[in-house]
Amino acid sequence: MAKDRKIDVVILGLLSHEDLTGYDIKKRIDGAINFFWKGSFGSIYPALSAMEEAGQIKSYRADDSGSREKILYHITVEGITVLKQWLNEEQAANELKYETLLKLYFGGVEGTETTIHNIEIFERNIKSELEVLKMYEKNLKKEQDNEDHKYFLLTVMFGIETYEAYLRWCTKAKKMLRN
Amino acid sequence: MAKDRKIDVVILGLLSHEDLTGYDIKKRIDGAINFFWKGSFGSIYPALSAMEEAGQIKSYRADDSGSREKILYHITVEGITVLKQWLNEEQAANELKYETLLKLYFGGVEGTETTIHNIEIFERNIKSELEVLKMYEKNLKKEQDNEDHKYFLLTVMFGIETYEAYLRWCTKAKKMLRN
DNA sequence: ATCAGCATGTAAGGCGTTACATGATTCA
DNA sequence: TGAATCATGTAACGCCTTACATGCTGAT
Repeated sequence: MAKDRKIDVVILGLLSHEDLTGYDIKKRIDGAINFFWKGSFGSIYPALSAMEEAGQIKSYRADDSGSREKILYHITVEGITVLKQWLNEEQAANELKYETLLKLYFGGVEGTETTIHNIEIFERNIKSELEVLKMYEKNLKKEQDNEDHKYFLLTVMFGIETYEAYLRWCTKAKKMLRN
Repeated sequence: MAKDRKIDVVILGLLSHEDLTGYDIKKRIDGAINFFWKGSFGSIYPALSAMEEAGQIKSYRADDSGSREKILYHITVEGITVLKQWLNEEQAANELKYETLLKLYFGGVEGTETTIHNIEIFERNIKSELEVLKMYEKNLKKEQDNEDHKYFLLTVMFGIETYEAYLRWCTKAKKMLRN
């Protein structure tokens, strides 16, 4: 795997469950993965080429001849090895990059009003994202028999726990700023 | 400000409190800001040059002639305007990029053992970072009379609330995986 | 007929990291 | 004397986003 191109393992992970097109992969990433990882077409398609070159995945045309051109990818044994290697690496880059916190940190420049306003924008966004996560949670809990769904559910639960903490903090912070 | 170079506002924010060298700025970023924003010398020094060119900051030599070369930066009126503009922008890019969650999402490939191990690595790291934040909190609470410290304290409180939520989730997740 | 969504890609350019390069000072 | 820290920068390189380019299909 290219040293720092983490999109590779996202792709390998998704392909370990089922064969997908680049377009499908993008849709998957925009779904339940979206809150902790992103990916654009401009990163996915070049990665697919490079990974096929490296023998980790294998492309084939969809054989339902009626439809338009569609390139499906299948993970190879080599690809599974790379995926497993990554899963067993000790270090994991966890990165929080919150512009809202940056604005808060420098809130003294503009004062209470602006800062509270910024917190409220954040609060609104988190509330709406939380609803999406709760919907995912509901759907996943229905199918707990599926082994993989257990893992998906855990990430969703992480998001819910975190976002609820954010909202508690919003309330506290606004109170503190208003004295 | 360069369209997406957010390091600019970090620098402007820091310089709005006091004049600093590039080296000082790096140290500040590595401190309490570190958990929600990062910055390297390779991004700071070029940004300082560009921002001086743009008239947002002004450099001068430290006049204690005995010491080595040291370039201090001072924020200009123009710089303060840019900073305030940014503080009043409605959108803020908040991004979570957690490789641990990615590993969790694809945990089914390796199974329970590996997944729990990865959660435990995460848990350890969060615990030690939480301690650092609690130390910051303690120090900041001592000086609540300082207006700016109130804002710093709020970001630290955000971190503590969040990290404690992470730890609760870790316990829950491990329990769920062990059935 | 038209628009949203399906589907694949390329190109330009920005941002940022890591590593390198250099040298002074301070403290043990 | 040697190591850590102070201090400033450059160079190479990689990753990723945004925008562009193209065209089909299905639904209203």
